[in-house]
Amino acid sequence: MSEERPAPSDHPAPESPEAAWLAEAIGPPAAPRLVREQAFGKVKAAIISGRIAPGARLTERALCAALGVSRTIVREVIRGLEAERLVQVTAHRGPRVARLTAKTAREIYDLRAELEVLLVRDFVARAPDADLRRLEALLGEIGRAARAEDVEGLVAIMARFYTTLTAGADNEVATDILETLLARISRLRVLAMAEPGRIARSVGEIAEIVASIGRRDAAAAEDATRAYVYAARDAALRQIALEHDAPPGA
Amino acid sequence: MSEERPAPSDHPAPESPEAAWLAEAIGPPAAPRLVREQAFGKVKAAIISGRIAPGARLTERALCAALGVSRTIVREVIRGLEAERLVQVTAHRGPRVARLTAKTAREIYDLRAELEVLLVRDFVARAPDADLRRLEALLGEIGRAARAEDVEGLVAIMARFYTTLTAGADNEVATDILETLLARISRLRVLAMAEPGRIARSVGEIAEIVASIGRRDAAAAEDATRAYVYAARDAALRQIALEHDAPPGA
DNA sequence: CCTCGCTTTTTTGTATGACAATCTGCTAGG
DNA sequence: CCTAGCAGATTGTCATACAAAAAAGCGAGG
Repeated sequence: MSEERPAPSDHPAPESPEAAWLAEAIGPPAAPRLVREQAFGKVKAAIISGRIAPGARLTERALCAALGVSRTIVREVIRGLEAERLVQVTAHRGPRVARLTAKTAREIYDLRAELEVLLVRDFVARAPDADLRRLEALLGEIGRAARAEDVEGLVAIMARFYTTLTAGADNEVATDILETLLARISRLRVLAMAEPGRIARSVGEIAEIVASIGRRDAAAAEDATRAYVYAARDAALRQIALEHDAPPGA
Repeated sequence: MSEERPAPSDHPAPESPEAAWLAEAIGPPAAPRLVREQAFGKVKAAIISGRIAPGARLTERALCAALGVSRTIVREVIRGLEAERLVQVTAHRGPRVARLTAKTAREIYDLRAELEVLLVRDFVARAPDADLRRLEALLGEIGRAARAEDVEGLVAIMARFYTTLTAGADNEVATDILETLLARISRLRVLAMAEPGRIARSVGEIAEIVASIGRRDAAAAEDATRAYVYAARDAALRQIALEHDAPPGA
């Protein structure tokens, strides 16, 4: 039926250059979020942040009560979390917050490395200088947060760093998948930063990535990205090993 | 609560070697598929095969009628399809079967290349010889189907090829994501094989991959895999361009 | 003829209640 | 101590209801 026609005079396409600055200033149209979406966001955030522990059961009744929504919504939310592998559902037994095994964590980090390499490559090839400068500015903020040992702030800034990187790379598919992978290891990433010296080292690694991108040196940026993710992976795996050797009761 | 204890004597862990042959002979426990899962499978298959055209609306009532299930189920199914990006949902407007733009297709193929490289690398490093021999056997079948111009058979055999490859690579995360990407481009892959000579060339490319794996030459296998996927990508993009230049009514 | 704006119809979003199937934990009996 | 079986909790599925939003139809006026 209604195909996308070539921009009727009164309703310009969203990417029309004249209004780009305005669109950016106002931000996305703030879609009237559905109950379902809000509920999904809340549970997802709780899982990602670790407020709901891995392995914890999520019974429908409890979720209904906690969220103040109907089972209809809760069940749809669960399907979404299941698809993102944040919960694991067994038939007739309900969902549990997914646990991360060392093997899975390793696989996620390895794939994350390839994904980020891909994005960095695209960024070097395509991103405007403005995005690059934004990346450099964020690198400064990262350094400041790191010196202050402000892990929470660091996480927030890193999120903006990724947003900028993926915006410049302009690769929706890779961005999308990277985001779901990062969600799965989000607790682990915070844990890994607790390793003494890890924060300082990671700042150096990120600086190297930004510097390579600044030189538009794709090969160097690729190497630097791999080095960064692999270092993060190894730190994360060490933390998993520690956690495993010293269960809560030790 | 109930942690996974080290195999109570009467209920051995599924990977206990003694019964491996039996497990393989019987196959997976044929889980009592829920209505939800069956419905999901049906709609997914219909979309992947193209029986439901891209852009088509999927109204809840129609799905309920077609599947003989309640709205509860239909809505959960839709959430699943949405998460796999097989349908695109707009609030208050319902889901439509996702359309594939050239840009998205390109991104998917580029990522697919990295994913398959990763899997091939893992396969070379880890897979037992038995899996390798199975791959070689499948290569033979692929050649036969190709000479017979049997596209449908080819698709089926390629699916088994992937199953063997991913089983040997033993990387669940990468396998999982590769599968969702392949689902999204499944129609396109069939379309691309319609290009004259594409089938024959792809057989050669696959043969090269298998040969490199056989020599346990990871670097060569990686190159061969990239060559194969990129060739498939270019063929697919050409078909998209054709389709775009010649809309149904021409 | 086209278009603006109103009304009607369709469809989605959400909640509720119901009931069968299944799982889990507990208890009684061997 | 182990087992069988019962009772309670939980999931799986359905039917129904209604508000809100979107789409379709319609009629008056330019």
